[in-house]
Amino acid sequence: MRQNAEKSGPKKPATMRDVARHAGVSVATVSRALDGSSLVTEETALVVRRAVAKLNFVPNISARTLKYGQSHAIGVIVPDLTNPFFSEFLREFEALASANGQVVLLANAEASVGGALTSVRQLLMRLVDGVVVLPSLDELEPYQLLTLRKVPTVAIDSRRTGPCFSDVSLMHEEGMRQAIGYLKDLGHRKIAFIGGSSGLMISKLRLDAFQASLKMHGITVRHEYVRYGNYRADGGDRELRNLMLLADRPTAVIGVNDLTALGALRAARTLNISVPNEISIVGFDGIELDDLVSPSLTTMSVSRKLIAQSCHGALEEMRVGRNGLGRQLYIPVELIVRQSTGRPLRKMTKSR
Amino acid sequence: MRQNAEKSGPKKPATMRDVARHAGVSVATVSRALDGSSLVTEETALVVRRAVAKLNFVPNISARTLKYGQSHAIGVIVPDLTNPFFSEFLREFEALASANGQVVLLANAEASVGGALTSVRQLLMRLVDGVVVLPSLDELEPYQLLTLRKVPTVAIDSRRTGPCFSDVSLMHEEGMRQAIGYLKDLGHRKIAFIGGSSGLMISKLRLDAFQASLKMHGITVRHEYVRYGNYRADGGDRELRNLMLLADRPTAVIGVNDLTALGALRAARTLNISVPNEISIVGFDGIELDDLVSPSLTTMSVSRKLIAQSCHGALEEMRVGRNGLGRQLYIPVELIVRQSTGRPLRKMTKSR
DNA sequence: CTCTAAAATGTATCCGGTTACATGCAAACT
DNA sequence: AGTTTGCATGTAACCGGATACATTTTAGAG
Repeated sequence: MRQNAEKSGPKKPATMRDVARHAGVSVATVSRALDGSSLVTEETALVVRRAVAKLNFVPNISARTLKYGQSHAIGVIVPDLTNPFFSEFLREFEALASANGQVVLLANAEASVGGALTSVRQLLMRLVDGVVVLPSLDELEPYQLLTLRKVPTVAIDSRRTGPCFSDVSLMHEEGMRQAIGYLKDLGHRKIAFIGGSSGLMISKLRLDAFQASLKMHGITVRHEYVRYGNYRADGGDRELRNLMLLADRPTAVIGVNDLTALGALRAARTLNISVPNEISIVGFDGIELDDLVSPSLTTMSVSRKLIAQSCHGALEEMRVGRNGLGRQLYIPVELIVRQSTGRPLRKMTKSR
Repeated sequence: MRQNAEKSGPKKPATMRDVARHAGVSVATVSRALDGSSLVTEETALVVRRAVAKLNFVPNISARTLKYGQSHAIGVIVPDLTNPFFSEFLREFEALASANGQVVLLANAEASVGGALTSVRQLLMRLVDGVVVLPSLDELEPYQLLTLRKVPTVAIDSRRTGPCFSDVSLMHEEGMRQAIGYLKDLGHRKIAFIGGSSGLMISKLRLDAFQASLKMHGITVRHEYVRYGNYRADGGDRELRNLMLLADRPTAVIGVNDLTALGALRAARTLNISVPNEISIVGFDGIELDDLVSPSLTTMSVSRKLIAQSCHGALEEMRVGRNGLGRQLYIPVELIVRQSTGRPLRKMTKSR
């Protein structure tokens, strides 16, 4: 009793029946005592709780999941954890989930072949209560599988809703209008855009918003000012260099996300092109890094916390009231002006 | 048959028995057919696979977990996802896990009271195959619980091993020796250190290494040159300002991690203190950002991939061969010299 | 054509927590 | 005393996949 409360090695975790035996009651009583809620003598409950403590009993969630068909786990499909936008989102979302007694199952979408589909299948096997799809996938199959199973799903920027499928979209159009209006007011007319890989939804949405906003402000859209990066800094770096090779250089450039813009910023620095005098740079996301670089990055910021809350809320709503259709939510975008933008230098340029 | 292969809404996912019925065989046959391995006619297997496809059957992992007591899930306890060091690690680790058919269960350690303990309990309930503890927790209780359950665990920089408990440590001492040797060669004698919150293991280890290395190089340790931040940029920013208030300023400062150093870099920029002329700054981690700022950050870099591989390897080793003791692994640290370090300005200073 | 061995398939049970239903037992009322 | 009410507890079945063991089918040998 002194040195080894349990005999030898507790290889197998204690089960409820072990607790029941130890407490001299039945499993049902143990279960009820642990629920706290129901009808068990305080006395009995105490005995049970003591047995639980002594045996270090931890309930086996699989058994519960098996019975109820839900695991209190939420799958999150992330394209690239390295992107601060996603990791910042994940932190917020995880906090919400764990406050709700749910755990987060991480699934990567970058795995080679059929990555997303495999991830989705993994999540389905584990009977997740819901799924968050962070990049909007272009493939439809993973979505269909989720819908078929009626697993509450929320996607970011998919601009699509359906049964058990909600969407949380950023107001790109609004943000882009602000940003371009701001640049125009500063005197910019030659504004370029560095997107992500051309196919992806998010890049397309932001590019569309970019072009629409230019038109709205009466600025001509020039195809040579539209480039495609990769959502990472090196893509932004590369494409800014390409833009600088043009005879008629843009005076401002907008990145599809902050990493792209930060890459562009670095390229400008390396090329000894002054920011914002020779070129203004604007990002999109509002990651914490923006304020760590010099000049700090002007960006269209969107609250990660709000996105996370919206996603979690939408999932819960679909989960509890299994009433078919999902929701379409919009998240505001706010232009944050920092040091990477300013008036363009008035120097001789071909008037086009 | 045309418009609705399954009648009405497939509320409940198809089970193996559904597949068996549909294929006109028994559950055992279905199970074997899906294993592929065993003794089933190719013909039968085909019928089964067709039924699986038609019913969109996905096995229920909980049932398997219940039977075997292992879930093919690995818990990762992270202190702050926002720190690129952790998110970069997580990306690498997730890739390894998913290549091994495991999923990653995210657990945060920042949750208010008893955060880590609650997280650990959650993971135990889910019968994780292993746990990675990223920050070395100072509390012992969570560890004890894991050890009691014989869940393979690997911690970073805990410098402690035991039954079912491995450690992966960075070679701080080695890195610090390199860094300080390098700074000394440049002519620095007044070197400061900005740690994290004073109590935490990782800060303590690096501070100890810092002080030991200074001594080794015959440089006196000055207590006013040791400050405590918070592992984030704002802490580094704040503490660099404090250091600059000293009458006898240091000429170089080493951050406990890169975020701290980047914060210090920003503070120097804001204060119009030239880096590296007036102050050299060195970080620790080697995050991708280091190259995005200007001047780019000199740092003691450690391969996230190698850490992830070591962690995963150690877990697997403990899992398959349940042979008691864990391992102690060391990860090399490499000094990467960039623009934030250089010779100190030779100007009049109080000779102390 | 029969018998036997091997191959293919079926049946039933286990894993552990929950809960409908059954049982027990005491106080309260007729 | 007998009976009802109601609370406390026990018993057993269920969830779904795996598998030891039982049973059937098939093939090959005599």
